[in-house]
Amino acid sequence: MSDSHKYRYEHPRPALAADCVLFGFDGGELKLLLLERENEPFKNKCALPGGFVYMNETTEECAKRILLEKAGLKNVFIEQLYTYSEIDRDPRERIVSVAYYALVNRHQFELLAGRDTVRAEWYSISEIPKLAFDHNKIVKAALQRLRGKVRYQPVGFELLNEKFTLTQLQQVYEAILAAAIDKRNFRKKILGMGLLKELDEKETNVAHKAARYYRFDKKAYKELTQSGFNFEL
Amino acid sequence: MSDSHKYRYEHPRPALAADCVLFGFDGGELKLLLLERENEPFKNKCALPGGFVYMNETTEECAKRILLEKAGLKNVFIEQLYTYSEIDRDPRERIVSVAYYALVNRHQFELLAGRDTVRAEWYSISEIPKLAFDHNKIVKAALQRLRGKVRYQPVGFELLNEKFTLTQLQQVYEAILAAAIDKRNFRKKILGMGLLKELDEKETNVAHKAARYYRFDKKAYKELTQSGFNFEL
DNA sequence: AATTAATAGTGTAATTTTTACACTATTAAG
DNA sequence: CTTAATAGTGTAAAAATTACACTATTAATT
Repeated sequence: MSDSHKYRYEHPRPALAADCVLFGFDGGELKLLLLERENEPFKNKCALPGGFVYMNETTEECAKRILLEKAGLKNVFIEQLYTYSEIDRDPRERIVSVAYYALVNRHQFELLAGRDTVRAEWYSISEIPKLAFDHNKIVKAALQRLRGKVRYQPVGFELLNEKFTLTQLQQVYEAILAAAIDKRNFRKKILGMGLLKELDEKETNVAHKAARYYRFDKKAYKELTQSGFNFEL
Repeated sequence: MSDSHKYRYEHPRPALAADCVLFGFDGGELKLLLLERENEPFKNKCALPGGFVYMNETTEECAKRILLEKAGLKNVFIEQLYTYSEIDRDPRERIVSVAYYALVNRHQFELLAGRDTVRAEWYSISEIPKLAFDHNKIVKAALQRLRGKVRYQPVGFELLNEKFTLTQLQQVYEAILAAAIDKRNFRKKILGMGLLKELDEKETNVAHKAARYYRFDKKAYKELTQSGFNFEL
């Protein structure tokens, strides 16, 4: 292209990218979306979805664009994780990456799981392969962050459908924390927060007592947050 | 310079900078170091110490270098806060900034307070002026982070001398949390963590019962951290 | 129609943690 | 020796957390 080498700066600049640690929940397990790399370096290795930051977007907008372009996802819960700037983290050139973690709900999860592109795959977090670049480190940090987050902010809902049962919610918490939780104590606590709205709807077509559906009460959450309430689990 | 416009890239890149929110503790108050800007934009406004990231340093190394160059500080506790990438956060050009927060001990604080350069000044966090760029937002986030951090990691020590009294430590916690703490409960809790080493030394030249000095026991901290212990206050 | 298999849903007592609270001890100065 | 100032200490009440087991309901099976 004749226009190449168009962008000139007085001082050298690292390239700026965003990477996304995308979590889903399926089969009682926390899952992670990984892409298989088509090119060198790390060809055929798995990596986090990522890409360069454009001049007309913030890093968060970039992360969201990547989720849309690489996974077809919109409206995902996303939060900044950490910025990685080790000089040799990419063998090609200096790339500083702002990492985000994101949570997809069941609907989004199934969309993705149902695609036939082989390049994107959900991995159980207990079976994450060796990844390209410093991505294992990023995933580890994202998991740690999620584990911390879940203790003081109601974030488990993001991994479920809008309607969910308390057992499903408990399973999400158990998957994130990698620990068993007592059913009665969990319900007491989570209902006591006043963030769940009981629906007049129950499971159907289950070969056991049908569980009631709940949904997250955003309005109550906003009000309680503003009044300084704390959501420790 | 004849070598200008030397650095060319296929795609435009934001400039990358680091900014530091530097906290100190004095007079029972949490303080913040601000520099008065000498140039436009925001000439004569206060701003956080910051600067561009070199190609041979990580963003954290950059933040440390800035603390050395602009405040003469070495060996400060520093931690990444958040990366700010709003497109217009700097009126000159697109600059993405990785913000860090840092804690200086009493020795470092006094060094800085004793300098005669007018450009750097400690401000009480209750009296922070309107700052350049998006720096008020960054400071607010740093305070929030520090308040969260202090609840589950022993970080108050970083703002004191190596030797400190329990009352001093309590004052640090009170300043950070902006809340009064009960003396007996604080002592019970903090001593119960097993992270303080009681010294055979007491205050001198005080017109009241001399308080015992303690120091932070790094070794015990490491061991307890590795064994998965939790340091909630 | 009765039985089975599976999960939903519920309360209480014991334990632990957190909170509230007040006086004596020691130091230097006056 | 008196004063002013802060260090240092324990206990009881309240709140939060934990441990724990049975009945209810649904669809499938017989």
